[in-house]
Amino acid sequence: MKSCAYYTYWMVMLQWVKFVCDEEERDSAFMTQVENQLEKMPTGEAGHKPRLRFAPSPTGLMHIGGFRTMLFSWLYARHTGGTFILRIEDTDVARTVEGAVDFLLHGMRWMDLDYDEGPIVGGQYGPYYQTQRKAIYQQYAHQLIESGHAYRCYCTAERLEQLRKAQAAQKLPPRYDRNCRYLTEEQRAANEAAGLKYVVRIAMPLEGETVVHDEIHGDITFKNSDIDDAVILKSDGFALYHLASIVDDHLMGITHVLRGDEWISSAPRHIQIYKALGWELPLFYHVPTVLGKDKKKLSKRHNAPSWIELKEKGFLPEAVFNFLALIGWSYDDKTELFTREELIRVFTLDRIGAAGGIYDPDKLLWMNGVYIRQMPLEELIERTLPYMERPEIAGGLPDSVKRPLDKAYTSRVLHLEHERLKTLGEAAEVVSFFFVDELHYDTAMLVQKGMDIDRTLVGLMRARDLLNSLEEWKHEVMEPPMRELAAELGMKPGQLFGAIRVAISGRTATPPLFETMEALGRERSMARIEKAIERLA
RNA sequence: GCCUCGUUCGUCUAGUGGCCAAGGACGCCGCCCUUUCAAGGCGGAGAUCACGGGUUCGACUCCCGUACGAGGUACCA
Repeated sequence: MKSCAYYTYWMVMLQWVKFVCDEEERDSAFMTQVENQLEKMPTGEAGHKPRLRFAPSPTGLMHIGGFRTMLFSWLYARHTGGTFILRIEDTDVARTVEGAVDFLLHGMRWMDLDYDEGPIVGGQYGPYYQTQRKAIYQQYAHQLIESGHAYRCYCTAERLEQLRKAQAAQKLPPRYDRNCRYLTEEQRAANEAAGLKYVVRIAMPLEGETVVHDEIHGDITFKNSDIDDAVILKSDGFALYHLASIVDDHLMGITHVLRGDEWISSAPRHIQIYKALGWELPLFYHVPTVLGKDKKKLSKRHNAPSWIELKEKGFLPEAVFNFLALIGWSYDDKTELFTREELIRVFTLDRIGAAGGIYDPDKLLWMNGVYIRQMPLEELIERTLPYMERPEIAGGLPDSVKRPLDKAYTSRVLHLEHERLKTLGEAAEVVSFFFVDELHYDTAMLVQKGMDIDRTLVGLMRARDLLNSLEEWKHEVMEPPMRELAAELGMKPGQLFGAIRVAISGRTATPPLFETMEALGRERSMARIEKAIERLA
């Protein structure tokens, strides 16, 4: 039910996305915080370019935590000139959400993260959907059975369930009791003859230790007796992550496995499978998870936006890109604004930390503002227009405002708002008074601090007359005489200007008054002042 | 419960034995600028480096415990 609601939600968003954004190039060369000297290309082992993969499962909408982890792999692949592979781990058919891959692909496109091998583009090591590699996993599962590293388990779900209950009652760790590992040949044959369904389980060594060499955490040692015989092939013939990912990583020549640190606990199992198959281990990097404000793992239910929500709010992909790179990774003690090129140049795996980081929306907001301010005005307009033109209900200007917007006019408006914007999405709300015909505000707002109705009325009328007498409608022409007027009337500039501000905008906060009036236009400004006078009279 | 990981300002983090009576950034507060709101400038509060033991001439940095947090403990990934 929930997933259904989600599905509907983002299908709608998806349409909007296509409408709003044709991904254009944006590699403006601004913000160069990184000095050029520190760069040497990676010391790649001769000839062996790194191959990294991101392997999401399409069981839902990936949130930005997933993107962060993908970003690390992508960045490193690009840094080294290696290969970045996208592999879809869709072995859990029941949980697969239709459209999830599309959603992911769109998100990657939005963030400008490309991949060298994967869905659609293919590659030499395909297919890149695990459901299409079913036979491969089965082959290796059988190989493992043959070599005695795995076995068929005929236990029913009911038996397993009872087992777990019994163990719980005795306060024992829930663990498969390896019943089928010790079946006699006769029993096995009987089960086969009876046509019993079976799963394949890995036969973990009963004693000894497995040490996981992790490039971030160092060596992590597990007692083999603590690890149970996990299922690696389901009764429906599909592999589980434990088998599929290892087979694929090996067959696809993955050199660096970056994955969330929630995988640490199953790493020993994976290592045993590598060993059993006689394969060389890749380098493991268990990267810290991105946590929510409550320090819990990020989930979409919960405090974790997906890329589409960020996009919808008007966050810039390049800002999100920059921001995400800084969760769990840092360059040094002060640099944090990076262009994507700089990030690629500077990103190394050894600077990934071990502790989980919390996603801080406030800092993202700030960084987005920085990127907006750095952006040339023309670009700001191009990119903001779609947000303003979207339907009112989606956050655009009131529907009464005719689309498409006049570009020249919008440009003048946005120029004033440029350094005030934190997101593209808030533009509509903030500038709507420039576009609507009718202003709605409480008349009392006209009366400034220390003023009364009569004085406000006088101020407004005198301002009207003065403004009307001006030859040119330019802010530098308006300001000096208006200041004089305020002085003459014994008002503070803010008292006079404040009243006019409300009169022309219906707001208490706008860009500088006279520039605002200039952009608004003479007709419109004067009509609004007139209207305010009527209201007070 | 068991296994594992993690722990530097509220948050992101710098720090790999002396350069740290811990630096930067967001946020917060104040001042300046100022017609409002921003932006910008300046300044401030904010971390006994989770705690306790070691090791060492010297520990935020190494070791061991403890606490707390997180992850795992599925025919999920």
